[in-house]
Amino acid sequence: MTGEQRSLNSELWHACAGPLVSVPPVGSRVVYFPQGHSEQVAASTQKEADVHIPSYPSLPPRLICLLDNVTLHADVETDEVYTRMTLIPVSQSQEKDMVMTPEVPRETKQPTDFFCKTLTASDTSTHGGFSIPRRAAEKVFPPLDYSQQPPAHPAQELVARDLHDQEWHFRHIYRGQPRRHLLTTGWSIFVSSKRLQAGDSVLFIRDDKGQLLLGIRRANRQQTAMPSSVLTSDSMHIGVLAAANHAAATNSRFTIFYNPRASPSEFVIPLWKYHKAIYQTQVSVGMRFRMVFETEESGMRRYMGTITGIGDLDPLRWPNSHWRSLKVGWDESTAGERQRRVSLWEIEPLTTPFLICPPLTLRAKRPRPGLRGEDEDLDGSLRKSP
Amino acid sequence: MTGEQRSLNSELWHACAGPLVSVPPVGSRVVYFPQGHSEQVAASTQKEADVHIPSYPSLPPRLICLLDNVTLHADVETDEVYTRMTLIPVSQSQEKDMVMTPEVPRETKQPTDFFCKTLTASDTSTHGGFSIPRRAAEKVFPPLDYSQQPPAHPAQELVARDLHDQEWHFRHIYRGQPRRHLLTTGWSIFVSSKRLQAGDSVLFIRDDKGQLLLGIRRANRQQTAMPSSVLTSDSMHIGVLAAANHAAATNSRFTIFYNPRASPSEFVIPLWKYHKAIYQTQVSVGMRFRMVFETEESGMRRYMGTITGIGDLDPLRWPNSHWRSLKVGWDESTAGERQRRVSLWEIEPLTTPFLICPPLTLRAKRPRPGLRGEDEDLDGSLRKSP
DNA sequence: ATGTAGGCGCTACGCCGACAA
DNA sequence: TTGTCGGCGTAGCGCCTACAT
Repeated sequence: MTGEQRSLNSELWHACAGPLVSVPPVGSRVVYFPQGHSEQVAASTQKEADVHIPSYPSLPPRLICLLDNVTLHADVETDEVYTRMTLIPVSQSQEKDMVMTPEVPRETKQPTDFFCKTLTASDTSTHGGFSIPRRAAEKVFPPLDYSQQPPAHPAQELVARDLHDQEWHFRHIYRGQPRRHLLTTGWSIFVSSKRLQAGDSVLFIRDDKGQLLLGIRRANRQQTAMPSSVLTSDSMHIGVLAAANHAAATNSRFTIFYNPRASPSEFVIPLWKYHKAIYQTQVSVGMRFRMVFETEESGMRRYMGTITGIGDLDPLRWPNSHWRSLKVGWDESTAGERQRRVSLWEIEPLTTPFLICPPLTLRAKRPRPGLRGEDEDLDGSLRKSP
Repeated sequence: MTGEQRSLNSELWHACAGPLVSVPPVGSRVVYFPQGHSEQVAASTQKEADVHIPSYPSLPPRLICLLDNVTLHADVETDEVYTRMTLIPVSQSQEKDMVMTPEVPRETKQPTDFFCKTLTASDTSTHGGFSIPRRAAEKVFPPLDYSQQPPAHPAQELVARDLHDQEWHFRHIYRGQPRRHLLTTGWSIFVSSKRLQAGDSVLFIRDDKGQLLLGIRRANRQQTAMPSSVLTSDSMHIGVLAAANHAAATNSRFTIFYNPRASPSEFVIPLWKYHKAIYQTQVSVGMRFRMVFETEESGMRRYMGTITGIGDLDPLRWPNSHWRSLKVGWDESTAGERQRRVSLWEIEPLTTPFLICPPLTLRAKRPRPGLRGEDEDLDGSLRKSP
């Protein structure tokens, strides 16, 4: 597995990364959490940082940095997306000035003309092709000529480029009873080349110039297992911390990889977002909040929860860190998958609950949606029933 | 790519690792070279250690250690062999005692009933099976019943286990005109599962209990590219050095991976071997020596060379290191592949040339074998003409 | 609207000697 | 002795519709 040199197509990269992943702009101020970086290593190696690794007392739990460079990448073997960021630590004196100059948040938007489908057993079997959801095909593929007389079928050849600029050719046909959109010839080569399995997702984009792009998103269960044959997980944890420590001590730049789909949480946070969360939010035990998660079809959904505790995640190694300092409980019973600890900047506190939740007198009609944590669709890409 | 937990079959592991790879025994004293470890990282990431990485002035260029534990492993994805070694640095006071107590060298032997064949284009194509060299089949496979009357062919089913204890089934048949040994059914599944290409090697062993084992050895050109998506190469170099530095400073154990086929040289050397080379060998510019290399068919061959210089490889970072301190030239013009720098313990100095080289009067019969650097077969596994 | 299965043509996989190096 | 090829039989890939959900 190897990465690439240059930065890849941003639109496609963000589509593969998912709607929640935002990359801070070059030149902006960010907060780097070595603790979170270590968690990414732990997730990749499936081994927590050992107690044996040395401590770096001079390394603070967060470094305010200038984001000197960002490039977007994808693993050549797996197409896993990641970024390479070069950070320059900012000295304390400079740091104070910056509190006064918050930067303007910049939203990273998902492409509009795109769709994402989780592959079924039929899609990935050798028996046939790929069934395209109707609305998806109409939204991103060039229109077919439906005026053909039966038994002739409208069909065309599609060419799409992946993150590595590799071309993939597909035969797109509209047939079957009832009629449907299918990719036939070329599809199985794509599936076997990318080693896709049922549960993985494929996404198509039509960009500004009308060109088709396609990407993949592997199911979460396929853990991105690391080659343990080069470095022990301990050495990796040490490498991450020692590199940050050295950069902080010498005010020199250092480089990290951020792997949005492997890492439990972002550990390079825009400074404005951090400051806003720290200084403008009063949190307390018992407080209720919402937090955004990604849905299966690349959508966004908010879940409701309650703060059950506030305190350091690792008081010995990382005292006074804001990293995952909130213990939380989730309203829904299906919340077994969600983290039990989150950071301040990840949540939306319900400071104005009465503007969001209907008055209690409406209970009969809609049983307390806000408090019960009823889900709320945020974008609704490819909603089933409009 | 992930490794395994327990230590694998030693005989098969060593066959895959090659005849030159020896693993020091648990409990013995070894010398660890952080410089060499860094070279392994550089070979894996294809990036040298950057000038930006911090220096560790307190980390000596070599650490004398107790080899606390060794386990043998193979990458689950690629079957690449590697070892995991746990080392305990020995303090200086203890170190001096050990100079007086050299340990007995222990030879690691290659299995006797084994063969190794480099795959041809025909072996790996989808067109057919695997052609087994005659002597190889007779040496390691159960004998066939050759008494069958034509056109019937003697055949049997072979079952062999790989390093991961996975079973592979093959149909072994003796047919064709002229007659030959072939693996047919089951072979192509093996080739595609292991993603073997022409130039890669396959080896079979019959162990003590008569069970068949098989392993693979990929061609050198297929560089074991690392996933750069987790750690930058700089962080890896730092991690390796910082881990060793911390262990040396605290006299605590540390763990490394040694990857014999990816690493340019062994960087954990038996102490006796190191001492023997340092104290019992007088080297000087112009001195001639021999050095063992691996042949294509898992054999060993000596090449002749001359020492052209002596000095530190990296005088700034690693002064007074013995790592690759000898600059050498090779006799044969085909020596472009061989290292231009070697370490003392890798060579055999020609201190008694007249016991090895025939007298000059024999030139007419054998034209100066020693001085011309004529090759000398050391084991002769599967020699063409006996 | 779309997942799965039966039907079936046809490609290419894989088993066989015939050569030749 | 063994690498490659032309020859074939056949498994399974992959395109189609039918049917169910």
